[in-house]
Amino acid sequence: MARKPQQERSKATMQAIVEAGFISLQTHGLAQTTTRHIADIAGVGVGSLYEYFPNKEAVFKAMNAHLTTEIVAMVRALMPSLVRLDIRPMVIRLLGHFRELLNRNDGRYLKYAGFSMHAERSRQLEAIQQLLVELIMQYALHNPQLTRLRNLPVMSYIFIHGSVFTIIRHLSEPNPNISFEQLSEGLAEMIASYAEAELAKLDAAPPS
Amino acid sequence: MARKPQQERSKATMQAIVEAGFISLQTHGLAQTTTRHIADIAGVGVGSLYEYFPNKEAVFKAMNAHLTTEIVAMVRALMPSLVRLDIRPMVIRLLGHFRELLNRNDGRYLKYAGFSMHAERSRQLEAIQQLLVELIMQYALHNPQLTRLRNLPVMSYIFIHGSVFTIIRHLSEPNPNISFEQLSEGLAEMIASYAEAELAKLDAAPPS
DNA sequence: CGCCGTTTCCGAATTGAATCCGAACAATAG
DNA sequence: CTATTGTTCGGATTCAATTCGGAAACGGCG
Repeated sequence: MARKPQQERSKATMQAIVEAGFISLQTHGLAQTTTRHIADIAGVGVGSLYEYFPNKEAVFKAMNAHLTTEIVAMVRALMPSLVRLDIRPMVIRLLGHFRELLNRNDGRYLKYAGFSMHAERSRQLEAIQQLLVELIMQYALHNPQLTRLRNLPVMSYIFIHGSVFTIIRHLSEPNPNISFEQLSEGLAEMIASYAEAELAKLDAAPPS
Repeated sequence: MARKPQQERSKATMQAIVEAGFISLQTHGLAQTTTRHIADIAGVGVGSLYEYFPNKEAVFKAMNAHLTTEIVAMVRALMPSLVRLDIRPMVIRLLGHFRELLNRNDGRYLKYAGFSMHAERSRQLEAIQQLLVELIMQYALHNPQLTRLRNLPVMSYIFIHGSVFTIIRHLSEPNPNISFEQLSEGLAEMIASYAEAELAKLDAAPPS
């Protein structure tokens, strides 16, 4: 029943269970990922799993939290350098790191992300969304002309969701007929050309 | 075991089960959508369900096929009128119909789409993707200047996936902080402004 | 209509995974 | 060392998915 670990070993057990979740999902697939399997891989008894997680879903949530944490850390670390780049290289760099992270450990994270996006579980996704909104704000601060864009919230929403889902879907495809490089360049182009076009429009007919 | 219906009444049973699947999902949620529930709602015994579907997943697949069929029919019916519009109104009209379809029956379809996007189940999604590629091709035929765009496949991929996922996610949000109209106009703007910018670029420096 | 082979329907029985629980095993305090 | 609290374990329980054996409805036919 969702106990809080008080000794060191129990923290290790918890961590082992979460990692076992990723491993089981990766090697056996969702259907075969039973509590018994997870516990076996983690090297603990089934009962132990229930000491720290109220149910199987909670294990998935913990996996989600783990992944979210890694993504947030990655973006935060990248942010200072991103804000100094032009839009296209900025987007391409960010997406490249995103891909690298998802592909770690033989795509362990990707496998999870691929079928996780959907579920209710994803209050977590909002954390990432907020972080990316923050990135856009920071970026705008370093590139003040962007602050003239009026519908930044809407377009941010579109760029963020459009990019994230498209990337995850693309990485999950067994044999996509376009390359990751083409895709990320396309996304960068889409975003940059929108911003440029909009700014040009403002210059032509200054806002009232 | 996945019998083929030969009499009329069995066809009705099958249809009732698929519809019950949507209803159960809508009113009781995924977790409560058991075979017994589905059968109860459909007004048949559990055993009957297994006469036509090898397992529960197959019911979901049938739901998916049903929804896909409706979407395809909708787009095909719309296509002749869409190709005559400018990009922005074309996108907005298409998305508007898409929304209307997903919201039918108190969002029965949307609920399903929301958590279905992901799964393996979605060989179906490819049918929609292909249809939209076809729409873009038809559109380009009616607007020949678009055929000059070189990376249409990549950008189509981005526009299609970006739009579909973003729309479904937005419609699924309980209280989004941007309106559907803003969103669809934003998507239209993104697509149109990309096309315009790219064409302008080609005019400035004609392709080698 | 009454009979027969076929199709459809059913729900009790089976199976297996998720979850619960209490005993056994470690750590830590005094 | 003993008491107390934290941790692990795996068998027992519960519940949903699936199977199965036969009942009921159908549709033609004499």
